[in-house]
Amino acid sequence: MNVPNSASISPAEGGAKLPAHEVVYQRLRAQILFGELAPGQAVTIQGLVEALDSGMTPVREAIRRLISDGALVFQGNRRVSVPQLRADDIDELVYARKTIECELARRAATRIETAEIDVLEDLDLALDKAIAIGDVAGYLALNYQFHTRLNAQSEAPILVDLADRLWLRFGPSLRVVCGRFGTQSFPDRHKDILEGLRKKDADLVALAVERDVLQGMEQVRAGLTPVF
Amino acid sequence: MNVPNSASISPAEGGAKLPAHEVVYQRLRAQILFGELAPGQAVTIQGLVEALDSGMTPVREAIRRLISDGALVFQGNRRVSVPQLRADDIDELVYARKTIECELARRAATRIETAEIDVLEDLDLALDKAIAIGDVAGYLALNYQFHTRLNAQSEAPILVDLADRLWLRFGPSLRVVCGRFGTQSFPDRHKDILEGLRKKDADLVALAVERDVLQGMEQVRAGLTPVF
DNA sequence: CAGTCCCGTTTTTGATCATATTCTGAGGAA
DNA sequence: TTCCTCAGAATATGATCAAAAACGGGACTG
Repeated sequence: MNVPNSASISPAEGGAKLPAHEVVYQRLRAQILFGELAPGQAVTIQGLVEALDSGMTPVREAIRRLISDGALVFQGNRRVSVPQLRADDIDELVYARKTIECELARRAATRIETAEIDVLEDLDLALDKAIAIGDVAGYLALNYQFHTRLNAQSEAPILVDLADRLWLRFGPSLRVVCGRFGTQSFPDRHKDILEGLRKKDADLVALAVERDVLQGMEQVRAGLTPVF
Repeated sequence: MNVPNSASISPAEGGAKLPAHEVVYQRLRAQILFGELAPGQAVTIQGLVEALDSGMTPVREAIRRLISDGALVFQGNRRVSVPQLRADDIDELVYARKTIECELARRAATRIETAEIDVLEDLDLALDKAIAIGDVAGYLALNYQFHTRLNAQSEAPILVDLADRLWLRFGPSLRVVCGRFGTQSFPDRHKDILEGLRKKDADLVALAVERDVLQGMEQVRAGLTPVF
């Protein structure tokens, strides 16, 4: 989603070159994506200024971007908070993720190099380990990395952007679900994805991704609490 | 796309209540959408500050939002410009628009009220008139309104958001194409859409929308100039 | 001698901050 | 309960600092 420097992946970057508003955006984005901010939680500018030890302008800009991303919601009265998914939203997310991520997977399957598949396999092994030891934060981060990396192989920047945006919508809720049920309840479809990639079978990959998406979304749906 | 008050549609709003950054965002967005800013054109903060007679902060925030929307691109060296579509982008847009807007149309078909169909029909008549007199700006605005209004009936905010974002991507190029070929080269599929809506035939509506999308995108593709 | 390229200065533009202003929502008084 | 006041947060401004691009003079090459 227009993330010029993915500093989160390659920390050995040139230096403190990237502007403050970019840094703030990245950090806030990660916090939302990996559930450090709970759905419904209020987000204040001044709170972030103190928490991130940054100026006001960068924080403002980061918040605007995240609102546009759908990662935060503007509540009308100058208030901003982390969005709470509703049941209807899940239906939309299921449809959108299925159509977009499956297409991405299809494209990736025809383009991906063997070395990159190995990287994905490593990620998946690390992911298994995170599940085994109940490391929720690690699980979320690795799962996201796995899909992001897979999507990146598609060479379809517009669709990748859409997929990223969708992920931001359910990221916070995913954390809640994992915290409640634990990570072990997610069967791992990634193995099927990797197998399909190695066989260069786009249909197989797309099918595996579809199942992965459906499983994830159904978990979120099941974990949705009525507002109470 | 998180547009609380669509001041562009109802100008007789309560007053100057909405914040400056929102106003700037709306105006810039419209300029991009309806081709007042050409693809490739550079956008400077200070230029907008003068042009819109606004402060720097609102302009900054509006630009951030539009970058996140994909309506502007950050060129790495602090420079911002209107994006230029490439041939590969069209393929992605075709796929994404087809899957998303057809689904929206399907949902709209089951929910729309007769009165709203009449409104759409009026819009379409005005659109015909704009085509007849070669009013490109009017054509673009009405065409956008028609689709936006149709999509809104779907009651699927997340998908609507995605569709809006896609529209922002090809808006500028559409203007270029219209300017070059004129508006008369676009056959009008809206009549089929309206017919399907009246019959409450979701499949028919979806099919008509798909054709409309395809036609529009192929026009854009045909009008794409290699960078030269 | 003309054209081209390089490297310094100049100027434009973006990033950030401190501060003034406006607005919202809560709590107390009638 | 309703209205008024007020604290606190968000919005918006302009100044200041830093960086990148544009410009132009000079040297080098054909």
